[in-house]
Amino acid sequence: MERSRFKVIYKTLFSWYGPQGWFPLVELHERNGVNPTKSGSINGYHPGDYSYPKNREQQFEIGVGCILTQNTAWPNVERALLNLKKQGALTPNGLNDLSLATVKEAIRPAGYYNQKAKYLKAFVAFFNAIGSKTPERKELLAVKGIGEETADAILLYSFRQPVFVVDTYSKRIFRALGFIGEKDSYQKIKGLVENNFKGNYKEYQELHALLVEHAKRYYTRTPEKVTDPLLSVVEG
DNA sequence: AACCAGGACGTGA
DNA sequence: TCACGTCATGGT
Repeated sequence: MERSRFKVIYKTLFSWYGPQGWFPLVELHERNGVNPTKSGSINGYHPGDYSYPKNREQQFEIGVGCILTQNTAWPNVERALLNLKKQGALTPNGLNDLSLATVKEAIRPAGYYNQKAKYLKAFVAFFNAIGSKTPERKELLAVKGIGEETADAILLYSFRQPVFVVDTYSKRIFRALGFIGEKDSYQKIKGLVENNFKGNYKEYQELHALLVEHAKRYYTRTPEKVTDPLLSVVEG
């Protein structure tokens, strides 16, 4: 049955890897230092603690991180975030006050800096405009630079909404498990999971982060050299 | 030294 | 609607 399959995946991955503590925050990185288990990566995670974001600034920072990490490795995003914070621009007002050229320079390590700088400017305007309320998905999608995945990631990690984030990693895993087709749409995959998983925001946060962690172990570089242990657990 | 990473947009069929 | 080219740095 569909429903139990996603629950099984969730419980299995959780038993293997434990809570992932997404979404990382630079404040925690500076407090915890470098995590030796994740190469070159900060330790901005907070496993088992679902009380983040604790304030509006952290809420904003997560949104910025979601945009900067588009098709980009997290260590590169970290540098950009730290540069922004150094400029006092990891807050709505701070980033708003920074010139476009300065934003570009600060986020350069994250790649695509010309477009992402504009995306961030558009996001600040949007973030200030919505005040303290949770945005609709449609509204997020109307912001330049925010596509389907980024919209869901922001809803999930910044606004604690129980939505599933479809990314390249979850697609690879679900493809291997035979759950989805080669060119299934984003909405189709999102619907498939949400209609069957039915978890709270904490579970959706973990599910997404766990799938990323799992995919990094079995679906990158030379995946054919490693057999995904999930295959024998779920049995297509 | 290619290849790729927690995608989105603009364009032309 | 959809396939395709473009955007860019840094790790492996």
